[in-house]
Amino acid sequence: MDAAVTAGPRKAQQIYACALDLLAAEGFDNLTMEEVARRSGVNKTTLYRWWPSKDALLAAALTAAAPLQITIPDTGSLRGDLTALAAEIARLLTAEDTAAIAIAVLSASAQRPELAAVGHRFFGDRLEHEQQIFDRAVERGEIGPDTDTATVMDLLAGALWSHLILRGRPLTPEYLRATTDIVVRGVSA
Amino acid sequence: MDAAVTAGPRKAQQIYACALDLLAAEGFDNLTMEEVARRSGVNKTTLYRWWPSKDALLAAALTAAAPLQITIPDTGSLRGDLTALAAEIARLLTAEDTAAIAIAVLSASAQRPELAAVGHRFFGDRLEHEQQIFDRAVERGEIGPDTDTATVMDLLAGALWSHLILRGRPLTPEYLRATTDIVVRGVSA
Amino acid sequence: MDAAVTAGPRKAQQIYACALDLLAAEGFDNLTMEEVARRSGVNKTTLYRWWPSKDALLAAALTAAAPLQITIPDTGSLRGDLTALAAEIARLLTAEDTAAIAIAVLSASAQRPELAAVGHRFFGDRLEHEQQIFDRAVERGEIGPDTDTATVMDLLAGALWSHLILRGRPLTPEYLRATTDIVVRGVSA
Amino acid sequence: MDAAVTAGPRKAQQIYACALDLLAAEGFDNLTMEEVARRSGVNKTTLYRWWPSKDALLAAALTAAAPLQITIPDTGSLRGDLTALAAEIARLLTAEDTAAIAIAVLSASAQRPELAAVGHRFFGDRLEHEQQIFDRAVERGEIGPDTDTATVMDLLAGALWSHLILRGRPLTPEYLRATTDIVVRGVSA
DNA sequence: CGATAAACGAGACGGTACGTCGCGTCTTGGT
DNA sequence: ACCAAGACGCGACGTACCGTCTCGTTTATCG
Repeated sequence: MDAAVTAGPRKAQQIYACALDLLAAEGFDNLTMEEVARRSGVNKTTLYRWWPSKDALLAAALTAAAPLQITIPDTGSLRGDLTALAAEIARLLTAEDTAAIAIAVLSASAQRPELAAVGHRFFGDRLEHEQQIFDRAVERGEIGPDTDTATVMDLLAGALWSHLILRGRPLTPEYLRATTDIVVRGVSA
Repeated sequence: MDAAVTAGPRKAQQIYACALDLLAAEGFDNLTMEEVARRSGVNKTTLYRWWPSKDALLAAALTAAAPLQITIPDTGSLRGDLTALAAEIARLLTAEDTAAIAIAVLSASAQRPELAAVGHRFFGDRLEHEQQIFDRAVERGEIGPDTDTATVMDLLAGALWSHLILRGRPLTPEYLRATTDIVVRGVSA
Repeated sequence: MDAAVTAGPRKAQQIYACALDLLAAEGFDNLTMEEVARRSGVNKTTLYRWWPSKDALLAAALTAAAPLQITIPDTGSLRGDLTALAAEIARLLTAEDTAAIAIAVLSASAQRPELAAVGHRFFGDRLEHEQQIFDRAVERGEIGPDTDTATVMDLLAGALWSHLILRGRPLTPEYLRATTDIVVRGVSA
Repeated sequence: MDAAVTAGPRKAQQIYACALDLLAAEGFDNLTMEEVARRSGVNKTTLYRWWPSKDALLAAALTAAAPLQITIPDTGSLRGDLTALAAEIARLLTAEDTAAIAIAVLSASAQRPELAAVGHRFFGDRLEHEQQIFDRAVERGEIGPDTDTATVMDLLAGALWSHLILRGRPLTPEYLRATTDIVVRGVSA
């Protein structure tokens, strides 16, 4: 039906790919529109015709390419699910191919509204899926029905972010376990 | 007996003050060396004579002026202490005079090693004081002796950061309470 | 059909004019790219986009605007022609509108290859026309056919340059006459 | 008697030497006061205490060290003397140890009054000695008694300068001979 | 021999211009 | 009539020397 909702230039895919490659390779600040244009074989004018700024282009690229994905586990227990989720988040923040992008976009959130919106959408999308974990835990009677999914995820993801980025310390398996333990105990019925 | 070794230019204090003012007012990216120089009545050359980069200057300014301070509460219970601490962190991240600086320096941590070092030092310094809270809680028998202070603070502070910055949601009293509740329950003996 | 290939910025003419004005007014050393840019209503970036250096810009300006021109006399005798030529050179080196430029470019020749090239071209172009004077003198039998035009012009122009610039003495009519006399006698058959 | 008329700093000799070395090695424009100070083990302040400018320092260095000297020949004939003199001038303008200095100071003459004064003094001093050549030639009856020495030297030296610097052509023995021939014939009785 | 004044070392400083970079806009010529 | 190609204005970058300045520390002369 909708042939292409994708409002954008013909080489949008190349542009997105180049932008994300550069983001991963050079970091947010060293990514330049001129280099994106050069690499994707497009004129800078074209870039600005479709996206008003570097932020907007990156936001579009991140949204379209969705390079950051998390699989929602189903291990049969809340503890198992949250442990798996923590490992997944840790992977996102440290794996070679995703760390640079994840850190770039999330740390830009604080200063760049457009990228923050991407981050918010990312977290919002995830929340829907994460909700399943908690729904199942409620069914199993592991937690009460009024446990707030977002708050729990804030604790879990925030702790990892704080440890890795704000404190600059490594995300060891022990750390993941200790963190998950506290959270699980904290919400258990 | 000489008061200070003060490695730095004669107008270091003005420079630091202007730099932090600009940081708060304009954000990290819109802070320019030329404007710092202009405002502090110093030549750009002098800035570069003493600090090799914007990051280094800001790191020095943040270290010297220490605009971010937290008071460590002592309410008689772990729950009370952590609630107060959460409120204190929330204040730092939202109060008019500190939010911009705190967010700027913390979000820059991910991309700027020199500022990250300032952040790490900030967290390290705090940790020593926060340890008291947990020592007292252990004495009272509220928590086990092997509870890791840093991990708990990661959970608490990380959740606030995630909620406010990564999710873009407000830090309401309810949210602070819910978060603290989970953490306190999670570590309680 | 297009009038000019004009490799150069759109306001090339203004730029050239301003550059030469400044050269005449301020001298070579006090001519700054920023002032050229400012006066010609162009950004400094544009200057550097087209010319890699001050020398290159001035070389282009001098070549394009050709502010230094000499008319080749034809008085019917070698003595008359050389006298007129000497007067013409003296005019170039002393007249208000040309002296500053002539002296600037010629004295820069010794240190600035790019300007030297302009000077060489200037002398080369002139030589072709000056050759006529000597061809006519050979026809009239005033001088031998193997007289070297460049050498004679070196003597004449060099003497004026030496007197005015190296010795710092004025170019009086008597001096011009004395110089021409020696040269004419020196080459006469 | 004159303990030291030398108004100047204690290390004046080193300073002069370094200045001339740098002048020869780097050219006029690339010679910096800071480098002269550094090399001669003197503080920049000392330089400015004694000489108000780069030009003044170089003028003093050139005057004190007198690195450019010409020997006045006595071959028994005007032609021989002028030939020798031309060779001497050519040497000054091309020999490795003197060319850079000679060209630097002479070409600066046009723009730098203080260096021009040095040049004028150099030419004036020489003129006294060159006068001898012409006095002898008058005695021998080779030239008339009213021949102007300065004018003849202007022709000779100016031609070499013009050829080498303004035209950028080499000073070959043939060129020196041709030039001298014309001048000698031009002034012969 | 010790006071005293000149000369000096050290180097921070304000200032001007440099040449460069990337942004985001504007102009233009070819299809 | 459109739109790519790219010239352009703009602002900041980080650097190089300039010439000035203050402040102690030598030196060397003279009382």
